[in-house]
Amino acid sequence: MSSHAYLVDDDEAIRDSLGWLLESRGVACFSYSSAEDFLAAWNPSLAGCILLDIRMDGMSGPELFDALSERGNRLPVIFLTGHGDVPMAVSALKKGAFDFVEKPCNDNELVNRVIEALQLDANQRVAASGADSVNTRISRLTTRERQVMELILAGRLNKVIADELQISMRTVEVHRASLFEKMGVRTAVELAQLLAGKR
Amino acid sequence: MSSHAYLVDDDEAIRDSLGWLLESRGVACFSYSSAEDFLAAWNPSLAGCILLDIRMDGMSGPELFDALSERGNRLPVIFLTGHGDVPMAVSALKKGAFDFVEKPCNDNELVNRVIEALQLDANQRVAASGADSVNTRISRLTTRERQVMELILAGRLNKVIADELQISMRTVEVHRASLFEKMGVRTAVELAQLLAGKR
DNA sequence: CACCACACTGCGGGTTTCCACAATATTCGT
DNA sequence: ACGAATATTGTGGAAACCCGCAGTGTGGTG
Repeated sequence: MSSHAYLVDDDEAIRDSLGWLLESRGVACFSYSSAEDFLAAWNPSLAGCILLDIRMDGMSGPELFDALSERGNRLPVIFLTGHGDVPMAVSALKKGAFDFVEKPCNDNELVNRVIEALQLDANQRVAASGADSVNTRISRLTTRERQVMELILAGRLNKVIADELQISMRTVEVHRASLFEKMGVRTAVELAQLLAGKR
Repeated sequence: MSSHAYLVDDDEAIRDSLGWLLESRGVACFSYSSAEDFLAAWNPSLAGCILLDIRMDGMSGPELFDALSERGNRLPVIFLTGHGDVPMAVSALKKGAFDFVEKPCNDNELVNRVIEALQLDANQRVAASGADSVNTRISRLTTRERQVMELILAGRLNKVIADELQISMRTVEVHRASLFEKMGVRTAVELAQLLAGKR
């Protein structure tokens, strides 16, 4: 689960030299000799970044990138190419690649890009963890509590909520209190801020 | 104030042919023969997109791009180049350029990119207008009303707000009511949602 | 069947919010 | 100096909110 650079290149010499370079700078590294291999190994819980050669036997770098995107990949991807053209670089970046570098390139520069990518992933991860814990809390609400929450967020008064759900006001109050408790919030305002952006 | 393509290129032949191409496809177009000219003409209320040649006498395309960014430019920028290299394209896109196309290129393709950029700008504009109207409303609040609003959003009860601001509860109620009125909301929850993400 | 989570309800009472009515003080611009 | 906007406060009552206590009913599980 720790942060690694995932290196995908069908040229063993590159894998070795790049792998060694990264390790020597303190970046743990896994190598794959084909896009297919990495795709099989990939799972949503990987952390770090991906270094992808453009031209490879079998599935190409961009194809792998697309496949990973479809599977919900969040890891920053750095494309490596010895024969990159501008349209390819533009297309890769517009699709959300983190970077696109030409080989050969300055070693120092490349490692820096990798470290930036690692940092980005780490940041995204902490940002997402907040959202996750909120979603977890929501998932622990009962159906009724969720319904009541929706209506609270819609600005309805307890009396109105009771009416709309065809239950007594007291019951609404009970649900309200218990969902506040479960969501770890003390007022409706806090609840609204906690869910800002969602729903 | 209407939407235009702003074309900046020091080659008159290009300006003419590109200008004509865009006009023929219904895209209104202004041309500038130097980065300096456009920079002088630029103002924050322009709407549309910018087509920027990379290599020009005097200030270059990327330099103009940076200058515009510093001035808070929001218009999508499409770079045009006859001799673009990959690092330049990568750098431009990572800085937020909308696109980077090589000349000569398929006319149809280019016009499509321009139209996409125009569309993006239009979308950004409607999204921003909402935020603007909210900011306008906030700006119409008095100092006290803003202070009370902050504390309401912090989830404080009126009595606590009164205490923190060293004023009576009644006064807080008055400010509360008038700021709700000015912000066009009826409850604290609505207020919190209206300002979700801000402050 | 006993147990438990969930949904539901009433009562009583304290707290908070909302508002109309009524007033005073300060600042600022004409 | 006068009026407008802003800030301030009080009284008092209606409405809404919060909560503990106590109890009913249903569905699912061991």
